[in-house]
Amino acid sequence: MLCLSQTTGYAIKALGCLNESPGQCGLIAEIAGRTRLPRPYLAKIVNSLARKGLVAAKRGHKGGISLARRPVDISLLQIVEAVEGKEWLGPCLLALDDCTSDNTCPTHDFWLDIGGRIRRKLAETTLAEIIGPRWQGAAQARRVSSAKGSTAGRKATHGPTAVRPDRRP
Amino acid sequence: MLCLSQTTGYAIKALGCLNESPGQCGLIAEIAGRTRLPRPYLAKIVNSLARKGLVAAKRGHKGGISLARRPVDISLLQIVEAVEGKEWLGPCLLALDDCTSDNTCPTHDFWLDIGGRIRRKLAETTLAEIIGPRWQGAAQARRVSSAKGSTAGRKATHGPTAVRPDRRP
DNA sequence: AATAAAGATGACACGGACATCATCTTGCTC
DNA sequence: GAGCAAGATGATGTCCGTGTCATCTTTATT
Repeated sequence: MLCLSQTTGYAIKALGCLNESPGQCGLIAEIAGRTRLPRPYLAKIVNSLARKGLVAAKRGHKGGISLARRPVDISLLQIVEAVEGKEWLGPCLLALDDCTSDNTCPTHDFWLDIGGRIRRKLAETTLAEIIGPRWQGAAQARRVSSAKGSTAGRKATHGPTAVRPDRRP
Repeated sequence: MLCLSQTTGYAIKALGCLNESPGQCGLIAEIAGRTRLPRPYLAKIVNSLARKGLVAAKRGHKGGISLARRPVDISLLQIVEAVEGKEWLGPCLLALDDCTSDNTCPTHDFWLDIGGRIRRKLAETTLAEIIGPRWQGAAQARRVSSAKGSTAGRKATHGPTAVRPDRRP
């Protein structure tokens, strides 16, 4: 499957959810509940993001996590590299192991170009754009026109794990 | 890692190797030896390719496999879809599970465009181009000019598995 | 200082892609 | 048609990305 790892999607969702209360601290448990992500795994992802300086984590009583910068100042590229590492772009589209710099396959230059496009797109797209028309953007959309698409109410009606906000005994 | 599966690379190498004796039957064991691919896994891949009509397999004594069509008539897209299935292109670059057709992420249109480019490139690149300047292409290059780049002799001098033609006790 | 609430962290479990093996089936050669 | 050389196939093993757990560390509150 040609796409970024699922972890990237998790990180973006978590950061988007985190932005809903700007400046304020969110709790990992709470975010996990709202985004329906596995809590312990989310903690790991948040850890990666914190080490890269994308989120600020405050330990101890009354602690929590918050965005370290404004969403406009966080690019998708930074998120991707935080969770997938610097080498997230494969060296050869066709996964040919002997497609090296001095012996390239016919799609090499093409893939280089594509990789550049993707990297550029990720670099210039910010977290603000992601969360704008999607999760919290409903409020903004409502402000513009009272009822336009009317596809607001239904979400998360497709997965096997229904509405359980918490799954501990 | 954003790239196609390793199996795709295996398939391409095997088909390229197979083309070296056009019209003639190659043995899976022999091809596995030459390409340094695991023999049983290669057999599986060849099976997928045979079911999609890309290679012709002849069983029994004096059997073997051969290309079902000329390399010019085999596109990379056909190879990819044979081994990875029709759904090799992820629906969302960022792996956002709720990035559906009516609720798209900011990179959706971009990814659609990129996907189209990749699909088109794979469709218009044929096996002939892959094997041309690479594996068997050395002969062609020599025919044009006796000694041009002079980088002919060195190959496979970069990996950890050196020259072992076979790895059985 | 004791406590409780929060994230950090390393070990472990699971699942699917990748790889291997043993065995079955097929079809040539004689 | 007997024997054998070859691919086909299903069961099994391995590894890494993903997900879970228990425990440790930190810090505000009292």
